[in-house]
Amino acid sequence: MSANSRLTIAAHALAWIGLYQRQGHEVATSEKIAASANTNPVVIRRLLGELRRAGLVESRRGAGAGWSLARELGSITLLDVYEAVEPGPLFAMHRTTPDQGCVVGHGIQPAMRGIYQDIEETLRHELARVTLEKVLRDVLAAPRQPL
Amino acid sequence: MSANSRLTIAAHALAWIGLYQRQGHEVATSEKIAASANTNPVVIRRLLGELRRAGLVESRRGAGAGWSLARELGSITLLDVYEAVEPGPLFAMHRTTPDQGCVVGHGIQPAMRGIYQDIEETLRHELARVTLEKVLRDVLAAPRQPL
DNA sequence: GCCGTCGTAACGGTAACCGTTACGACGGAT
DNA sequence: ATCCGTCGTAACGGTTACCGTTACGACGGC
Repeated sequence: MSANSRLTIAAHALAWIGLYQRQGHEVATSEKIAASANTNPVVIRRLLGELRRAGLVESRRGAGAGWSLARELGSITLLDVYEAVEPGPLFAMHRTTPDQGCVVGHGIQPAMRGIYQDIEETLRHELARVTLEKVLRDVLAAPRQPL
Repeated sequence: MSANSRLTIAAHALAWIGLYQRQGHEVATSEKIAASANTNPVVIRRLLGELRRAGLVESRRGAGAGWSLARELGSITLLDVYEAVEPGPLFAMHRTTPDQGCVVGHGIQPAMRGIYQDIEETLRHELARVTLEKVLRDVLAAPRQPL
C-alpha cells in the first residue's frame, strides 16, 4: 500500500493550532505550521482547506489572518480528519470488470465488497476512538531531548 | 489514500486456483487466471510470485506447468495475503523530519507511531478473521444472472 | 492605499502500480 | 534429443496521486 502522509500532517497541523491557541494566540498562520512540519505553506493551506470544508477549522483573511479551530480538540477524532482528507476506499476493486462468464469473475466483486466494508467499518471505529486531544497529550508526553 | 487492487487480485487468483483444483485439475496457468481477472498473465505471475515467497502457493515449470495451492484455502487468511503483497505501513510519517525545536514537531512522530501501531494491529486482526475459504464461499453465494 | 495572509491555479518531480512486450529457463512429451 | 507450453523476470511506457514550489489575485484590518 502506497501510504501517504496526509493524515499525519493534518493531525500535526491541528495539534499545533490547538496548542498555539492554548498559549493565548488568536490565529495560526500556514507559514508557522509549515515551519513546524518542515514543509511548504501551500501544502498546509491545501490540507487545512479540506479540514475547513469538513467544519473542523476556520480561516480568516485580510490583515491578522490565519487559522483557528472550529471545534475543541477533544471533540475532533482521527476519523473526522481521515474522512476529510482521505477520499477513496482502503482497498480497490479490479481496474477492469472481471470475466462475468467465470464463476469467480462474476462473484468476486460482491464478495470482496462485503468483506472490505466490514474491515473498513472496524478501521473507522478505531480511528473514531482517538481524539486530537489525545494526540496532543501524546505529543507533549514525548521525552525531552537531554542536554 | 491511493487504494490499489493488489489484495483483490491476489484473493481472486487464490480463490480461482482453489475452485479449479476442487474441480479435479492439477495446476492452474497464469493465462487462465488472467482471463478470469481480465488482466495480463504477467500481472498474475508477479503477484503469485509474491504469494509463493510467502509459502501460500507453489509453481511447476516445464510442460504441464502452472500454479497450485501450498495450503488449504481454509488455512489462508487475508492477513497472509496482505502481508505477502502489501509492503509498507498503512499511514506514513512526514517525508522530512519535523522541526525538532518545536514541541509539536518533536513529539508528533512518536505519538502518531504509537497510535498507528494500535490501529494497524486492529486491521491485521480483522484481516486474519477472513479465510480464503470464506472468500470462495461468498463468491459462490453471489446471485446468478437471471436469463 | 498598504501589506500580510489566504485561496488557488499551474507546473515539475517522484513514486507506485499496471499493462505490455520480450526472451531465457525449465521440463515433460514425443 | 528436440519440441513446445509455461514460468520467471527484465524493461519500458502510461496513468495516477502526492508533494513541493512559484505565482498571483482576493481579502480586510490598519
